[in-house]
Amino acid sequence: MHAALALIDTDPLPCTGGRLRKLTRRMTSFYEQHLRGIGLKLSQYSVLMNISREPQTLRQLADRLEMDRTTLTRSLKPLVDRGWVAEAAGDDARQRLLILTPSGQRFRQEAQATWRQAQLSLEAQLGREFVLNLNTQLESALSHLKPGLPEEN
Amino acid sequence: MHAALALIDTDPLPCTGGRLRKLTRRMTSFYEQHLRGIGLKLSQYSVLMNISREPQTLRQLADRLEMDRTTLTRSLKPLVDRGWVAEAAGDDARQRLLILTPSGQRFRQEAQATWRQAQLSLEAQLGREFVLNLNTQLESALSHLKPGLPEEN
DNA sequence: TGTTATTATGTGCATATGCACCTTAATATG
DNA sequence: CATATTAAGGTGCATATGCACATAATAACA
Repeated sequence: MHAALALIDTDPLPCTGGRLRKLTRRMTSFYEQHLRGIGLKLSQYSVLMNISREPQTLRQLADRLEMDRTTLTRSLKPLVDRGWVAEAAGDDARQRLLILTPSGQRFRQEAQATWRQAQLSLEAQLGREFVLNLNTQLESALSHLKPGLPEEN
Repeated sequence: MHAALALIDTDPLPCTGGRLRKLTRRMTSFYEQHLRGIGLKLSQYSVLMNISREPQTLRQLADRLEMDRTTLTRSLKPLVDRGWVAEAAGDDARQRLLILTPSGQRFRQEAQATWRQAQLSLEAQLGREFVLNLNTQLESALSHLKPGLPEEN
């Protein structure tokens, strides 16, 4: 029995946040090696896909992606600059609807095909079962760990 | 049978990277709500703990944390500015050894106690078994998904 | 030993992330 | 209707992340 390695059941477990962050860095890097060819970040891909499914306001998109609203504001900039995303007036004079331009639609298709390669490559490397389990575990964690909601943002 | 929901076994699974990133944002936020009182980021905490265990060079620390070397360079700045981390000469004239100052050592203790509260709070919220399983799954993914190593960094 | 490769680190640039604070428009309420 | 509150959005600031490129010191080797 290795006393130094024993985990007493009142001790905290090793840092979950740290492990998660490390895996996320590695995983993001994995996807972005595939996406690099078309000059897209993984976060930009998820933005593009979401707007493509349905034009929506910044707030709606931020809520869905569960990203900070202001992070999203600035993540959109390169997509707008490249002419893939545009803003249209919403019902409400406060809000601006995010939409894909025609070239944005075309690019989204290309991006999706590239993402698909990345995801399949991940499944080939880790095993489809493993990735399926991981996805399930992540979903489960997301459903149990509620957002902190420090008010507004 | 809902055809629209059926997952054909040649289709890619839903984006693992996206889920991971979302969970990481939420999890980081969770820890940082606890750490906010002492003005520390989760990434800074892991840096502090690692240097505390053993003085080491930037490169060694970057390898251990598996962070980009240049990210780490800049993550260290606020810790150095606050007088918690200092640089000492290494054997090699190229390298600089990162060490904790006495006040850094004291602060590390405080930070560790605060982190401990966060981790235990996480376990209370998700259930210890669940967190244990999640940790295991993350470790497993880390051991299977090798870093991309685009050469140097 | 002189040249070449490797190693440790830094800096510039671009994006990502989140907080505090500000403006404007819509809504609620007395 | 006037005012208070809420909602959508932006900007400034600080840190995080990673790539390309640059410098200095060490190691390897012909």
